[in-house]
Amino acid sequence: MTSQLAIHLQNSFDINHQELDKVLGFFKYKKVLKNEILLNKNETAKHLYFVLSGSVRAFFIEEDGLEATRYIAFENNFITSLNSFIKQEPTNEYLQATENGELLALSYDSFKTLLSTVAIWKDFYIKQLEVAYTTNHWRLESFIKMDAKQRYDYLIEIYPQMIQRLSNKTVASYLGITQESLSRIKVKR
Amino acid sequence: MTSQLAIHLQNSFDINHQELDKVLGFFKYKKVLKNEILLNKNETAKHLYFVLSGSVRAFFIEEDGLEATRYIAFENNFITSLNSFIKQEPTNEYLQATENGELLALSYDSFKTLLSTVAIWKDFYIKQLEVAYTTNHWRLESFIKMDAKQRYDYLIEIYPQMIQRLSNKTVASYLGITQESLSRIKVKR
DNA sequence: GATTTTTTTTATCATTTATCAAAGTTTTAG
DNA sequence: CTAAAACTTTGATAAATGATAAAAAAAATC
Repeated sequence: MTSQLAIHLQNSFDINHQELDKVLGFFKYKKVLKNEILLNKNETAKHLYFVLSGSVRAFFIEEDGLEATRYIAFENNFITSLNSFIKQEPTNEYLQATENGELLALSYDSFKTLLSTVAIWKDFYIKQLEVAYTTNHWRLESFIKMDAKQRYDYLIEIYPQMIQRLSNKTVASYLGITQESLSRIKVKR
Repeated sequence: MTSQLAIHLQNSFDINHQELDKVLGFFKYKKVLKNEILLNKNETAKHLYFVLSGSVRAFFIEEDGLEATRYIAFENNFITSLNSFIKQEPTNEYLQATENGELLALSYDSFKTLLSTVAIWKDFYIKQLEVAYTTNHWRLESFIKMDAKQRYDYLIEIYPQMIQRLSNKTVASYLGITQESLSRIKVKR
Protein backbone atom coordinates (compact mmCIF):
# COMPACT_ATOMS: atom_id res chain seq x y z
CA MET A 1 0.00 0.00 0.00
CA THR A 2 2.94 2.31 0.55
CA SER A 3 4.53 1.55 -2.81
CA GLN A 4 2.56 4.37 -4.43
CA LEU A 5 4.03 6.82 -1.93
CA ALA A 6 7.47 5.26 -2.45
CA ILE A 7 7.26 5.94 -6.17
CA HIS A 8 6.09 9.49 -5.50
CA LEU A 9 9.00 10.16 -3.14
CA GLN A 10 11.58 8.56 -5.42
CA ASN A 11 10.39 10.72 -8.29
CA SER A 12 11.05 13.83 -6.27
CA PHE A 13 14.15 12.98 -4.24
CA ASP A 14 17.37 11.10 -4.30
CA ILE A 15 16.29 8.94 -1.39
CA ASN A 16 18.01 5.63 -0.56
CA HIS A 17 16.29 2.41 0.47
CA GLN A 18 17.07 2.70 4.16
CA GLU A 19 15.63 6.17 4.34
CA LEU A 20 12.65 5.20 2.24
CA ASP A 21 11.81 2.20 4.43
CA LYS A 22 12.08 4.30 7.55
CA VAL A 23 9.81 7.00 6.11
CA LEU A 24 7.20 4.59 4.80
CA GLY A 25 7.10 2.78 8.14
CA PHE A 26 5.59 5.82 9.81
CA PHE A 27 2.58 6.09 7.48
CA LYS A 28 -0.69 4.41 8.45
CA TYR A 29 -3.22 3.24 5.89
CA LYS A 30 -6.71 4.67 6.16
CA LYS A 31 -9.83 4.03 4.08
CA VAL A 32 -12.31 6.92 3.87
CA LEU A 33 -15.88 7.29 2.68
CA LYS A 34 -17.23 10.19 0.67
CA ASN A 35 -18.18 13.10 2.95
CA GLU A 36 -16.27 11.64 5.90
CA ILE A 37 -14.82 14.40 8.09
CA LEU A 38 -11.11 13.97 8.85
CA LEU A 39 -10.66 17.13 10.88
CA ASN A 40 -13.10 19.52 12.54
CA LYS A 41 -12.80 23.21 13.20
CA ASN A 42 -11.17 24.00 16.58
CA GLU A 43 -9.37 20.68 16.59
CA THR A 44 -5.60 20.51 16.08
CA ALA A 45 -4.39 18.84 12.90
CA LYS A 46 -2.62 15.70 14.06
CA HIS A 47 -1.97 14.16 10.66
CA LEU A 48 -0.55 14.87 7.26
CA TYR A 49 -2.39 12.83 4.64
CA PHE A 50 -1.13 11.44 1.37
CA VAL A 51 -3.99 10.71 -1.03
CA LEU A 52 -3.69 7.26 -2.65
CA SER A 53 -7.08 7.44 -4.34
CA GLY A 54 -10.12 9.68 -4.18
CA SER A 55 -9.86 13.28 -3.03
CA VAL A 56 -9.87 15.35 0.14
CA ARG A 57 -10.74 19.00 0.58
CA ALA A 58 -10.00 21.69 3.16
CA PHE A 59 -12.86 24.15 3.68
CA PHE A 60 -14.21 26.83 5.96
CA ILE A 61 -17.79 27.25 7.09
CA GLU A 62 -18.80 30.90 7.25
CA GLU A 63 -21.03 32.49 9.85
CA ASP A 64 -24.00 32.25 7.49
CA GLY A 65 -23.40 28.53 6.98
CA LEU A 66 -21.93 28.82 3.50
CA GLU A 67 -18.89 26.71 2.71
CA ALA A 68 -15.68 28.04 1.18
CA THR A 69 -13.19 25.47 -0.09
CA ARG A 70 -9.52 26.40 0.20
CA TYR A 71 -7.83 23.38 -1.37
CA ILE A 72 -8.61 20.00 -2.87
CA ALA A 73 -6.03 17.21 -2.99
CA PHE A 74 -6.32 14.43 -5.56
CA GLU A 75 -4.19 11.29 -5.93
CA ASN A 76 -0.51 11.61 -5.06
CA ASN A 77 -0.90 14.88 -3.24
CA PHE A 78 -0.56 15.69 0.42
CA ILE A 79 -3.12 17.57 2.46
CA THR A 80 -3.53 18.80 5.99
CA SER A 81 -4.57 22.00 7.69
CA LEU A 82 -0.99 23.19 7.42
CA ASN A 83 -1.15 26.20 9.72
CA SER A 84 -2.60 24.05 12.45
CA PHE A 85 -0.24 21.16 11.77
CA ILE A 86 2.88 23.37 11.79
CA LYS A 87 2.05 25.12 15.03
CA GLN A 88 -0.07 22.40 16.63
CA GLU A 89 -2.78 24.95 17.29
CA PRO A 90 -6.55 24.62 16.67
CA THR A 91 -7.58 25.00 13.05
CA ASN A 92 -10.35 27.13 11.60
CA GLU A 93 -11.08 24.76 8.76
CA TYR A 94 -12.43 21.29 8.12
CA LEU A 95 -10.90 18.39 6.21
CA GLN A 96 -13.33 16.11 4.40
CA ALA A 97 -13.13 13.26 1.90
CA THR A 98 -14.87 14.37 -1.30
CA GLU A 99 -14.86 10.86 -2.77
CA ASN A 100 -14.44 7.36 -1.39
CA GLY A 101 -10.74 6.78 -1.23
CA GLU A 102 -7.59 5.61 0.46
CA LEU A 103 -5.07 7.65 2.38
CA LEU A 104 -1.75 7.29 4.12
CA ALA A 105 -1.61 9.23 7.37
CA LEU A 106 1.53 10.55 9.05
CA SER A 107 1.15 11.72 12.63
CA TYR A 108 2.71 15.00 13.79
CA ASP A 109 4.99 13.12 16.18
CA SER A 110 6.20 10.89 13.38
CA PHE A 111 6.66 13.96 11.21
CA LYS A 112 8.88 15.57 13.83
CA THR A 113 10.80 12.35 14.34
CA LEU A 114 11.47 12.15 10.63
CA LEU A 115 12.60 15.77 10.54
CA SER A 116 15.26 15.08 13.17
CA THR A 117 16.34 11.59 12.13
CA VAL A 118 16.10 11.37 8.35
CA ALA A 119 18.14 14.10 6.66
CA ILE A 120 16.24 13.96 3.39
CA TRP A 121 12.95 14.56 5.18
CA LYS A 122 13.84 18.21 5.68
CA ASP A 123 14.21 18.52 1.93
CA PHE A 124 10.91 16.78 1.48
CA TYR A 125 9.26 19.26 3.81
CA ILE A 126 10.80 22.19 1.95
CA LYS A 127 9.46 20.78 -1.30
CA GLN A 128 6.01 20.38 0.21
CA LEU A 129 6.02 23.94 1.48
CA GLU A 130 7.15 25.22 -1.90
CA VAL A 131 4.36 23.35 -3.65
CA ALA A 132 1.78 24.51 -1.11
CA TYR A 133 3.02 28.06 -1.47
CA THR A 134 2.91 27.93 -5.25
CA THR A 135 -0.60 26.48 -5.21
CA ASN A 136 -1.88 29.19 -2.89
CA HIS A 137 -0.03 31.79 -4.93
CA TRP A 138 -1.70 31.12 -8.25
CA ARG A 139 -5.01 30.70 -6.52
CA LEU A 140 -4.67 34.06 -4.82
CA GLU A 141 -3.63 35.55 -8.14
CA SER A 142 -6.77 34.19 -9.77
CA PHE A 143 -8.93 35.82 -7.09
CA ILE A 144 -7.17 39.16 -7.35
CA LYS A 145 -7.13 39.32 -11.13
CA MET A 146 -10.17 37.43 -12.40
CA ASP A 147 -13.94 37.48 -12.16
CA ALA A 148 -15.91 34.29 -11.52
CA LYS A 149 -16.24 33.30 -15.16
CA GLN A 150 -12.55 33.74 -15.81
CA ARG A 151 -11.72 31.71 -12.72
CA TYR A 152 -13.98 28.91 -13.95
CA ASP A 153 -12.43 28.88 -17.43
CA TYR A 154 -8.98 28.86 -15.85
CA LEU A 155 -9.96 25.94 -13.62
CA ILE A 156 -11.20 23.88 -16.56
CA GLU A 157 -7.92 24.52 -18.30
CA ILE A 158 -5.51 23.62 -15.53
CA TYR A 159 -7.59 21.33 -13.26
CA PRO A 160 -10.27 19.69 -15.42
CA GLN A 161 -10.63 16.73 -13.06
CA MET A 162 -11.96 19.07 -10.43
CA ILE A 163 -15.02 19.83 -12.56
CA GLN A 164 -15.36 16.25 -13.77
CA ARG A 165 -15.16 14.52 -10.42
CA LEU A 166 -16.68 16.91 -7.92
CA SER A 167 -20.17 18.28 -7.40
CA ASN A 168 -21.15 21.73 -8.60
CA LYS A 169 -21.59 22.68 -5.00
CA THR A 170 -18.00 21.83 -4.18
CA VAL A 171 -16.63 23.49 -7.31
CA ALA A 172 -18.65 26.62 -6.58
CA SER A 173 -17.33 26.77 -3.03
CA TYR A 174 -13.81 26.39 -4.46
CA LEU A 175 -14.39 29.25 -6.88
CA GLY A 176 -15.79 31.42 -4.10
CA ILE A 177 -19.24 31.81 -5.68
CA THR A 178 -22.72 30.41 -5.11
CA GLN A 179 -23.99 27.26 -6.82
CA GLU A 180 -26.51 29.37 -8.70
CA SER A 181 -23.82 31.62 -10.13
CA LEU A 182 -21.78 28.61 -11.23
CA SER A 183 -24.82 27.10 -12.87
CA ARG A 184 -25.32 30.29 -14.86
CA ILE A 185 -21.65 30.55 -15.81
CA LYS A 186 -21.75 27.02 -17.24
CA VAL A 187 -24.72 27.92 -19.44
CA LYS A 188 -22.95 30.96 -20.84
CA ARG A 189 -19.95 29.04 -22.17
CA MET B 1 23.70 47.89 8.74
CA THR B 2 23.29 44.16 9.10
CA SER B 3 22.75 44.30 12.85
CA GLN B 4 19.01 44.68 12.33
CA LEU B 5 18.96 41.45 10.35
CA ALA B 6 21.19 39.82 12.95
CA ILE B 7 18.67 40.62 15.66
CA HIS B 8 15.84 39.34 13.51
CA LEU B 9 17.63 36.04 12.86
CA GLN B 10 18.67 35.60 16.48
CA ASN B 11 15.08 36.09 17.56
CA SER B 12 13.98 33.25 15.34
CA PHE B 13 16.85 30.77 15.51
CA ASP B 14 19.49 29.34 17.74
CA ILE B 15 22.24 30.62 15.48
CA ASN B 16 25.86 30.89 16.63
CA HIS B 17 28.22 33.78 15.87
CA GLN B 18 30.20 31.97 13.19
CA GLU B 19 27.07 31.07 11.30
CA LEU B 20 25.62 34.51 11.79
CA ASP B 21 28.73 36.24 10.45
CA LYS B 22 28.83 33.98 7.45
CA VAL B 23 25.16 34.61 6.68
CA LEU B 24 25.35 38.38 7.12
CA GLY B 25 28.42 38.54 4.90
CA PHE B 26 26.36 37.53 1.90
CA PHE B 27 23.82 40.36 2.19
CA LYS B 28 24.39 43.56 0.24
CA TYR B 29 22.99 46.92 1.38
CA LYS B 30 20.70 48.74 -1.01
CA LYS B 31 18.94 52.09 -0.73
CA VAL B 32 15.69 52.44 -2.65
CA LEU B 33 13.43 55.33 -3.60
CA LYS B 34 9.66 55.29 -3.51
CA ASN B 35 8.23 53.76 -6.69
CA GLU B 36 11.58 52.27 -7.68
CA ILE B 37 11.16 48.97 -9.54
CA LEU B 38 13.28 46.13 -8.15
CA LEU B 39 12.09 43.41 -10.50
CA ASN B 40 10.19 43.49 -13.78
CA LYS B 41 7.79 40.97 -15.26
CA ASN B 42 9.55 38.33 -17.40
CA GLU B 43 12.78 38.80 -15.50
CA THR B 44 14.06 36.11 -13.13
CA ALA B 45 14.16 37.01 -9.45
CA LYS B 46 17.86 37.09 -8.59
CA HIS B 47 17.52 38.43 -5.05
CA LEU B 48 15.76 37.88 -1.79
CA TYR B 49 15.29 41.20 0.00
CA PHE B 50 15.14 41.91 3.71
CA VAL B 51 13.39 45.21 4.42
CA LEU B 52 15.32 47.38 6.91
CA SER B 53 13.03 50.38 6.50
CA GLY B 54 10.23 51.41 4.18
CA SER B 55 8.15 48.85 2.32
CA VAL B 56 8.20 46.80 -0.86
CA ARG B 57 5.30 45.29 -2.73
CA ALA B 58 4.82 42.46 -5.25
CA PHE B 59 2.13 43.14 -7.84
CA PHE B 60 0.74 42.02 -11.17
CA ILE B 61 -0.35 44.25 -14.01
CA GLU B 62 -3.46 42.91 -15.73
CA GLU B 63 -4.19 43.00 -19.45
CA ASP B 64 -6.31 46.11 -18.97
CA GLY B 65 -3.49 47.89 -17.16
CA LEU B 66 -4.96 47.59 -13.68
CA GLU B 67 -2.59 46.66 -10.88
CA ALA B 68 -3.20 43.83 -8.41
CA THR B 69 -0.95 43.71 -5.35
CA ARG B 70 -0.13 40.27 -4.00
CA TYR B 71 2.01 41.09 -0.98
CA ILE B 72 3.55 44.03 0.84
CA ALA B 73 6.62 43.65 3.06
CA PHE B 74 7.31 46.17 5.82
CA GLU B 75 10.36 46.40 8.12
CA ASN B 76 11.95 43.14 9.19
CA ASN B 77 10.22 41.08 6.55
CA PHE B 78 11.60 39.32 3.51
CA ILE B 79 10.24 39.66 0.02
CA THR B 80 10.95 38.31 -3.42
CA SER B 81 8.97 36.81 -6.27
CA LEU B 82 9.27 33.44 -4.58
CA ASN B 83 8.07 31.21 -7.41
CA SER B 84 10.58 32.80 -9.72
CA PHE B 85 13.35 32.80 -7.12
CA ILE B 86 12.84 29.12 -6.21
CA LYS B 87 12.83 27.86 -9.78
CA GLN B 88 14.95 30.61 -11.33
CA GLU B 89 12.33 31.08 -13.99
CA PRO B 90 10.84 34.34 -15.31
CA THR B 91 8.29 35.94 -13.01
CA ASN B 92 4.87 37.27 -13.87
CA GLU B 93 4.96 40.00 -11.25
CA TYR B 94 6.80 43.19 -10.38
CA LEU B 95 8.62 44.19 -7.21
CA GLN B 96 8.51 47.86 -6.29
CA ALA B 97 9.48 50.04 -3.33
CA THR B 98 6.32 51.64 -1.96
CA GLU B 99 8.26 54.03 0.29
CA ASN B 100 11.83 55.33 0.41
CA GLY B 101 13.75 52.73 2.32
CA GLU B 102 16.72 50.49 2.88
CA LEU B 103 17.10 46.84 1.99
CA LEU B 104 19.53 43.99 2.36
CA ALA B 105 19.76 41.85 -0.76
CA LEU B 106 20.80 38.21 -0.91
CA SER B 107 21.58 36.82 -4.37
CA TYR B 108 20.25 33.44 -5.47
CA ASP B 109 23.77 32.07 -5.71
CA SER B 110 24.51 33.17 -2.17
CA PHE B 111 21.21 31.69 -1.06
CA LYS B 112 22.16 28.32 -2.56
CA THR B 113 25.63 28.51 -1.06
CA LEU B 114 24.13 29.16 2.36
CA LEU B 115 21.71 26.24 1.94
CA SER B 116 24.60 23.84 1.35
CA THR B 117 27.16 25.27 3.76
CA VAL B 118 25.30 26.64 6.79
CA ALA B 119 23.09 23.98 8.36
CA ILE B 120 20.81 26.44 10.11
CA TRP B 121 20.01 28.14 6.81
CA LYS B 122 17.78 25.25 5.79
CA ASP B 123 15.75 25.84 8.94
CA PHE B 124 15.63 29.51 8.13
CA TYR B 125 14.32 28.74 4.68
CA ILE B 126 11.66 26.42 6.12
CA LYS B 127 10.57 29.17 8.50
CA GLN B 128 10.37 31.65 5.62
CA LEU B 129 8.28 29.26 3.58
CA GLU B 130 5.99 28.62 6.53
CA VAL B 131 5.48 32.35 7.05
CA ALA B 132 4.92 32.94 3.34
CA TYR B 133 2.46 30.08 3.26
CA THR B 134 0.58 31.33 6.31
CA THR B 135 0.39 34.84 4.87
CA ASN B 136 -1.00 33.61 1.57
CA HIS B 137 -3.35 31.32 3.42
CA TRP B 138 -5.18 33.96 5.44
CA ARG B 139 -5.23 36.22 2.44
CA LEU B 140 -6.80 33.55 0.27
CA GLU B 141 -9.24 32.86 3.08
CA SER B 142 -10.23 36.51 3.14
CA PHE B 143 -10.91 36.49 -0.60
CA ILE B 144 -12.95 33.30 -0.47
CA LYS B 145 -15.00 34.24 2.55
CA MET B 146 -15.37 38.02 2.57
CA ASP B 147 -16.71 40.84 0.44
CA ALA B 148 -14.65 44.00 -0.15
CA LYS B 149 -15.92 45.83 2.94
CA GLN B 150 -15.20 42.89 5.21
CA ARG B 151 -11.72 42.55 3.73
CA TYR B 152 -11.06 46.22 4.42
CA ASP B 153 -12.27 46.01 8.03
CA TYR B 154 -10.14 42.92 8.51
CA LEU B 155 -7.10 44.70 7.09
CA ILE B 156 -7.53 47.65 9.45
CA GLU B 157 -7.67 45.22 12.32
CA ILE B 158 -4.65 43.09 11.58
CA TYR B 159 -2.51 45.37 9.36
CA PRO B 160 -3.36 48.98 10.25
CA GLN B 161 0.01 50.28 9.05
CA MET B 162 -0.92 49.26 5.54
CA ILE B 163 -3.74 51.78 5.50
CA GLN B 164 -1.75 54.41 7.37
CA ARG B 165 1.38 54.29 5.26
CA LEU B 166 0.27 53.42 1.77
CA SER B 167 -1.86 55.22 -0.81
CA ASN B 168 -5.48 54.33 -1.37
CA LYS B 169 -4.52 53.20 -4.80
CA THR B 170 -2.08 50.65 -3.40
CA VAL B 171 -4.45 49.50 -0.67
CA ALA B 172 -7.25 49.08 -3.22
CA SER B 173 -5.03 47.00 -5.47
CA TYR B 174 -4.14 44.89 -2.40
CA LEU B 175 -7.83 44.38 -1.61
CA GLY B 176 -8.56 43.46 -5.21
CA ILE B 177 -10.96 46.35 -5.81
CA THR B 178 -10.91 49.70 -7.62
CA GLN B 179 -9.87 52.92 -5.91
CA GLU B 180 -13.42 54.20 -6.31
CA SER B 181 -14.87 51.21 -4.50
CA LEU B 182 -12.39 51.65 -1.67
CA SER B 183 -13.28 55.31 -1.45
CA ARG B 184 -16.95 54.38 -1.05
CA ILE B 185 -16.22 51.69 1.51
CA LYS B 186 -14.34 54.18 3.66
CA VAL B 187 -17.29 56.56 3.65
CA LYS B 188 -19.68 53.83 4.77
CA ARG B 189 -17.76 52.98 7.93
C1' DG C 1 5.15 79.28 -3.79
C1' DA C 2 3.04 78.53 -8.25
C1' DT C 3 2.01 75.05 -11.36
C1' DT C 4 1.74 70.53 -12.97
C1' DT C 5 0.78 65.89 -11.88
C1' DT C 6 -1.19 62.45 -9.18
C1' DT C 7 -4.52 60.87 -6.02
C1' DT C 8 -9.01 60.88 -3.96
C1' DT C 9 -13.78 61.67 -3.92
C1' DT C 10 -18.33 61.94 -5.89
C1' DA C 11 -21.88 60.90 -9.23
C1' DT C 12 -24.17 58.14 -12.76
C1' DC C 13 -24.89 54.07 -15.10
C1' DA C 14 -23.65 49.16 -16.39
C1' DT C 15 -22.37 44.65 -15.07
C1' DT C 16 -21.58 40.99 -11.99
C1' DT C 17 -22.87 38.29 -8.31
C1' DA C 18 -25.96 37.27 -4.37
C1' DT C 19 -30.43 36.20 -2.49
C1' DC C 20 -34.70 34.04 -2.40
C1' DA C 21 -38.01 30.98 -4.28
C1' DA C 22 -39.57 27.19 -6.91
C1' DA C 23 -39.27 23.44 -10.13
C1' DG C 24 -36.55 19.71 -11.99
C1' DT C 25 -33.06 16.19 -11.48
C1' DT C 26 -30.02 13.05 -9.26
C1' DT C 27 -28.44 10.57 -5.37
C1' DT C 28 -29.00 8.22 -1.08
C1' DA C 29 -31.06 5.28 2.31
C1' DG C 30 -34.12 2.06 3.74
C1' DC D 1 -37.74 -0.22 -5.90
C1' DT D 2 -39.45 3.74 -3.58
C1' DA D 3 -39.45 7.73 -0.74
C1' DA D 4 -36.71 11.16 1.06
C1' DA D 5 -32.92 14.03 0.75
C1' DA D 6 -29.60 16.51 -1.70
C1' DC D 7 -28.23 18.83 -5.67
C1' DT D 8 -28.92 21.59 -9.96
C1' DT D 9 -31.23 24.71 -12.78
C1' DT D 10 -34.08 28.66 -13.72
C1' DG D 11 -36.38 33.04 -12.75
C1' DA D 12 -37.08 37.47 -10.46
C1' DT D 13 -35.08 40.89 -7.76
C1' DA D 14 -31.51 43.14 -4.83
C1' DA D 15 -26.94 44.34 -3.63
C1' DA D 16 -22.11 44.86 -4.63
C1' DT D 17 -18.70 46.28 -7.56
C1' DG D 18 -16.88 48.14 -11.97
C1' DA D 19 -16.47 51.74 -15.66
C1' DT D 20 -16.42 56.26 -16.95
C1' DA D 21 -16.25 61.06 -16.20
C1' DA D 22 -15.51 65.14 -13.66
C1' DA D 23 -14.44 67.84 -9.63
C1' DA D 24 -11.73 68.38 -5.48
C1' DA D 25 -7.71 67.62 -2.83
C1' DA D 26 -3.04 66.43 -2.11
C1' DA D 27 1.61 65.74 -3.55
C1' DA D 28 5.49 66.46 -6.50
C1' DT D 29 8.28 69.41 -9.37
C1' DC D 30 10.46 73.31 -10.75
